[in-house]
Amino acid sequence: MATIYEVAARAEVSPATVSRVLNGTNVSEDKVARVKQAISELDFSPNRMARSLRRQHSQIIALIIPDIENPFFTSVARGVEDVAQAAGYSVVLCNSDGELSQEAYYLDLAASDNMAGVIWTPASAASTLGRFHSPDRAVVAIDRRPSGRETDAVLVDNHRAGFAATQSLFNQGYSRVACITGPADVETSVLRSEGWREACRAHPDLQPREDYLRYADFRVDGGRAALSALFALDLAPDAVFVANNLMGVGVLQELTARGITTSHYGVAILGDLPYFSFTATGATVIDLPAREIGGVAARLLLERIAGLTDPPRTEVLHSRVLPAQANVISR
Amino acid sequence: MATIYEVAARAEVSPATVSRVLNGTNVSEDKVARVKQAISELDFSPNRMARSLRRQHSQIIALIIPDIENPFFTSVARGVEDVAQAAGYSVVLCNSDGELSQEAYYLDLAASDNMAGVIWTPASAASTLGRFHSPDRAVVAIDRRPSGRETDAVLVDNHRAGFAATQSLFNQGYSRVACITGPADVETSVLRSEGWREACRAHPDLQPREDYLRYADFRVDGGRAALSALFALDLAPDAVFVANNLMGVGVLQELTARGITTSHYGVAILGDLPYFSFTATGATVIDLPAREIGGVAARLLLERIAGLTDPPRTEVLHSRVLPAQANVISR
DNA sequence: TTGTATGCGTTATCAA
DNA sequence: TTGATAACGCATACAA
Repeated sequence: MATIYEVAARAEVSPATVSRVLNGTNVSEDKVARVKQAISELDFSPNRMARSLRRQHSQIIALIIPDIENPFFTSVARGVEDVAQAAGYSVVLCNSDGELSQEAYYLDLAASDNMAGVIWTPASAASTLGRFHSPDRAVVAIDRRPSGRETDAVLVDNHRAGFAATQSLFNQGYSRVACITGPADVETSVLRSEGWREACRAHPDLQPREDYLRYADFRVDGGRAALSALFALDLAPDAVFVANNLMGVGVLQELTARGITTSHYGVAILGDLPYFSFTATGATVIDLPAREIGGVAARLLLERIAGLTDPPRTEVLHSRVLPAQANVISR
Repeated sequence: MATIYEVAARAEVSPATVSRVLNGTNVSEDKVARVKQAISELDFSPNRMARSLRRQHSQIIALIIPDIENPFFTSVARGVEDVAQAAGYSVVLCNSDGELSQEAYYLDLAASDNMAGVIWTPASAASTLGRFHSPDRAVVAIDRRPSGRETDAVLVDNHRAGFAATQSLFNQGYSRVACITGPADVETSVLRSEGWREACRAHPDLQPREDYLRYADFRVDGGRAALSALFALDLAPDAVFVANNLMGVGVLQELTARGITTSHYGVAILGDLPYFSFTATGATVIDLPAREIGGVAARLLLERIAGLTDPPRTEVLHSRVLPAQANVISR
């Protein structure tokens, strides 16, 4: 790869002038032309390592998510990518697996790599930014908030979504509605189950039963096990609000295994799976604007990178209840 | 962030010695101890920009895929990530959207960023490595081969998979089996449809009808449209082999729209969707070992990065026919 | 074994 | 407007 020295030699100017052309500062027209000519002849493009070293920050954004195989997060990633790339930044996708150690590793990486900023879903409420913590580093939290430092955040209306999902089950005629939510130390879990609780309270002749509330792990098997436990109760629920998409899959699996259909058992799932639509599960789905979340997060981050010093901002995006799908495909 | 100079000062050694400790060369035990002490006290970690600039290559691997929202590729990514990270490399996920321009942009990025290597799924048979083309650059192709330069490749047994899928439809009693495959200029598409063709030939009283072969785009809508076109034929097929997962979704959608069930219309899909299993589509699915593909690709790449100069290698992994799923969930 | 000094390819400072 | 030159933080050739 050519360097600016070779370009300079060819254009018969100094390396400094080449750099100025590259960065768009005061250079006379004829020299600009000569330099551009030389650049294209040599097929030169600036070495990003050297540039980053000198500038003290790179054009890379780290996106730390807990599960790359969860479609919700890949859609978020897509949203981030679209916005970031348009601004000349590239995105490194980092999979924390929901573990604090992995998360710390990637935050470390972001720091020692002088990355431009970090967009992350903190693994738990105990997550901290570690060495990436610094006033002039750009950070945006997605879906959940970290403890410790105040940062920009992009959230969904978790409480309202939990409320709406539960209510839709009541509207469908179910009365004993249980709730399967995520880990108790994750803010998102708690808010969603609070929504469920409130919807139960709002129901005239019903009080929320605490043994109808189950904490699981936001994963398929956890959701399945939780439903199984609910069936073991004296008075089993006749419907369930599930607080994320993957646990929803587990619930549907368990129902299948028991030979129960969604026409007889109410299921409302918070969070879509792409390609869900064609399968006609009969579940009510509360759609989260994943891609939009990513886009907004990227926008906030870019503003911080550009030097914005306003106090931390929080954007709350809205979920949307999709009608329960008809069972069309299968017989 | 601390530098090796600060560490050196604190440990009362020279910067060079600190560097040697970092890179594991000859340093006396006591100095090693002092340096390590200083490193941990200062919470030092080496600046990767500087290191990469000096070493002339970074610890980053680019993974270029055509669709981040296709679960097949996220599983591949997961496999790559696991292996790469264990070796101290991080992975940048790049979305080419199947477009040559995007692909070229990312290859350029990889070059100007001195990335350690590239694992990619070429957008089409016309794809080239561009400026990343260089004898000492590590490259592994996944799923398809690029034109031009010979590189290591990790493929699946496309032809055999297409054959097996088609055959399973015959075994289920269908006789007029069509094929919906991907773009004609993508090697994978062609091989899969060849498998279909051969299976048809092998069938005693049947010749492959060329109007039963449709080229689409590996996307949901394309699959749907192709099936629609097949239905418009004089003698419409009674079963279809679909050459990738997303087009499979499209096919199932179209069937749904027409009120046709998979008990009356045979569907075999090459490529799984995670969480397909719980939905009971009635389709036969040919599972591709996505995660393993990623892992093997990463292993090959790491060997190249380490300096292996053997001629290009090709690893072929095997697909697996899963039994058609029963229709359990819905009524 | 250890230290000094140089360069990796940029950008920014300072003079001209 | 331009050019020479000094960093950025590290790894290594060479000297000691």
